[in-house]
Amino acid sequence: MKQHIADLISTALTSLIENGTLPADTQPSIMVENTRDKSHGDFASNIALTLAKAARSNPRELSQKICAALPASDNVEKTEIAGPGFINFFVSDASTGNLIKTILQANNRYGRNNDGAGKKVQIEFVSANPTGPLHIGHGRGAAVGDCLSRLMEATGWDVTREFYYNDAGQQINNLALSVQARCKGLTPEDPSWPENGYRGDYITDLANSFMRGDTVESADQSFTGTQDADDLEGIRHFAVAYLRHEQDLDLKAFGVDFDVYFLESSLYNEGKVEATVQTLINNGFTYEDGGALWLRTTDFGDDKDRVMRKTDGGYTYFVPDVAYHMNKWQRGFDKVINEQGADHHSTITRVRAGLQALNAGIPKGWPDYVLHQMATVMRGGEEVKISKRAGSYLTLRDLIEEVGRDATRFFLAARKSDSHLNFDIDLARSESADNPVYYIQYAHARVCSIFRKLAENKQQWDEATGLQVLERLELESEKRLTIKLGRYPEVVKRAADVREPHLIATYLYELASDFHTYYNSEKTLVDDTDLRNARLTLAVAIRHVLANGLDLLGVTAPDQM
RNA sequence: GCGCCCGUAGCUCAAUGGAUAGAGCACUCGCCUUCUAAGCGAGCGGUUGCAGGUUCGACCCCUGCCGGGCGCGCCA
Repeated sequence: MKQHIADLISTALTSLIENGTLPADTQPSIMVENTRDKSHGDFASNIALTLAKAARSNPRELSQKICAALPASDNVEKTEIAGPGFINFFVSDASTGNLIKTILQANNRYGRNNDGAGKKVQIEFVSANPTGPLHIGHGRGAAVGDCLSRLMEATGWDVTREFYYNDAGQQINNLALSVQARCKGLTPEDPSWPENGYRGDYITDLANSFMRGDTVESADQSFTGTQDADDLEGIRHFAVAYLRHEQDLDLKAFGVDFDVYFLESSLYNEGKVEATVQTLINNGFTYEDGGALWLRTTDFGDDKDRVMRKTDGGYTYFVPDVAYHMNKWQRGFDKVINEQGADHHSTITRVRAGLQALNAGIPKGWPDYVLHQMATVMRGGEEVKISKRAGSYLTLRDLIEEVGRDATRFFLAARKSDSHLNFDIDLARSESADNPVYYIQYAHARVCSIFRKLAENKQQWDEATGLQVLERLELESEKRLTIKLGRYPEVVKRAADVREPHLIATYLYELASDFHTYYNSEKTLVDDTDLRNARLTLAVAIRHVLANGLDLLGVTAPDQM
């Protein structure tokens, strides 16, 4: 509808250019907006405001000329000029019917588009290291990353969801030493407990499992405990597999799947880290200082140079990071998006600098990043502090069990990701009815309920019949609801374009609210057969949009509640 | 000190550069012999942190302050 109106305006402008009202070199960018106030019609354009100067006319006069030149359309009932020179469009009843027909025909594809044209996008998210179970921060990453993935799929992209994790390095040593200490019966109070050891209860569970000789399987590996407390290498492998398995359970409970699990260790094993270092040296961006090898990342906008190889000969984490992203580049994705916590934002400059220094033809701003800010968990009016080392822990699975998967996903994805998030666990749990996700799901269930009642009444509805009588939707509320449904595709497009999944949640809440209001004021199952069928058809369209939108959020659309 | 993010109603949050800044919670008051009251309606509540600037028009863009979070390691 928006596009249709823009086309009408475009035609009008062309004729105004021909008759000399507008200069021949006019380059209009036509914007059609949704109105907030229904007295402003259904859609509005500011075109006259932007062209008034070029036309040497005042905006209201120009608006009148544009309106006079607009071609006739079945979908537009009338136009009005308002305020400083807005052109307000009032859509016709016929356009309402046309839109509902479109939605029913598109069904679960309504709202999707093909902007991505089948191109490949890789989205990396969560990427938690296997040193403990997932917490709410990972949960936010999982919710945002997965919704973003769904949005990209809905807009025609071929999406690869990827999880990268560090299965080598110092913190894995700490993990292995902590488990080994537990295997030997030590406690954190013991003088010989490893420095920087992990104290959480899950370490004890892990140690017991290892000593029992359990076999653990995760999405990408499997390992059996050797029951030998002196086998540090075995403990290391077992611990990684065990915690990856735990994370798999967390993600499964959350309804998030990955296509690829990428191990940092594979970069070492396949010589990718060495090769990256060699290329950087060959390209002349490195130097030795104080026994370490440095990369001149300041050549690429970093505020200080970075150590690549430490005096002890080991590489800093950032080298495999660069090697990993080089690998992504070589895999030929059209677009790469990294979703990660804002506490790692400083890696962005570094990784991009390293990639530039490889002289591989990688664009400067590559790859894209979507950051999410911290999430604070509140319980009993106080912040729940999370610390792996201290052992105070609230896992993502705890949250899901307490609050429910749908509510947790919705809550974590429904807020703009670059704002801090307050997750009030008491509110989400004890007053779950206040949670917006139930409000939206209830709207969906209500539509289903109407159809159950229809069957009870031994009445029928079918799509073909319904589509014949849509002109019976004469109420203003029905027209406004339909226009809201018509906005859905543009919301999906925008959410994908600007990578803000929360826009879907906001839209769905508004739609649910409009529907609840309508439901309370107008009865659907009226005696008048045609009117009943028309309203049922509208209800089906609403159900489609609610279900499609909830699906993008990874939230279920229940038939009854 | 430097970098990134945030600052909107008592609280939690919305708002493609558009017209009178919106919801929920809380508080006050109404609506269930009628399709699920997990709902609806009405009221209360604002100098969008402050000051400039750009624009026909700014919560939104620019500059400078103030306040908060995060990051500034030869940890990841």
